[in-house]
Amino acid sequence: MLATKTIKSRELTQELRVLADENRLKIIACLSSGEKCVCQLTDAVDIPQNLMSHHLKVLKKYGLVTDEHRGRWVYYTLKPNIVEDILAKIELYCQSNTLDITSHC
Amino acid sequence: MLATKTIKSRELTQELRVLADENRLKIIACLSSGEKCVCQLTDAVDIPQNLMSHHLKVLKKYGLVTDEHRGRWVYYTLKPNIVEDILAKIELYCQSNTLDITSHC
DNA sequence: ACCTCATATCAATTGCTGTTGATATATTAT
DNA sequence: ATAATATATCAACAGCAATTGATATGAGGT
Repeated sequence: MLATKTIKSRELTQELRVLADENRLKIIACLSSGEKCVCQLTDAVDIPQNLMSHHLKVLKKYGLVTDEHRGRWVYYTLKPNIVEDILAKIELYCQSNTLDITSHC
Repeated sequence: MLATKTIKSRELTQELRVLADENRLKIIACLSSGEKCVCQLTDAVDIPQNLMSHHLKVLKKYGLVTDEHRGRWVYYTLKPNIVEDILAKIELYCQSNTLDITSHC
């Protein structure tokens, strides 16, 4: 179905776009060793606090991380296998040729 | 080394950004079954010819595809394993936590 | 209550990049 | 030579998303 394909590629692209940011990649790499609070992340990635907040919001919105409030702090955790899952979907999509080709030169 | 890390993450992000476009993903998927000429790709992905030309230029610039002129036509070929290689690098980067964390809350 | 610290939100700006329309180049056919 | 086809280039434009600066929220400590 054409619509299904369209939606799928759009979703995939969206997830890729979340990964395709230097600061977010750094955040993810930082979270790979376990949960961190925002100030730890901000220190490690070296960006302003409000910018960090923004990127964490994006990562949360698209389901890459979860957050947990503990006292004054908010701890972020990378969802298990989430990056691997996204990358696997991309690889699958790139391998499966479902587009019709009717033209001919 | 801090500089090395910075450069690496920037390169990685750049490669991801190339993938993180719906039309380019479609092109790659289409090329996965073998070389195609521009008009075949344009027909399959359903975008204007000049836009296709632009995306192919991006894919070529970052080494994802090669082109070969044959008569009137230009055939594009997906570099073997290039997508897999990029995705593998991303996964590696995300797993390796090389960022220093000196702060503490 | 007040102050401080950790985090989030908001508004404004900037910069990039995908898209579009028009035109150029190159190759083949008549 | 001219026309037609395939592809590329160029100059805007448009829209989104990252960044920045200022402010708000909320929890603990004094």
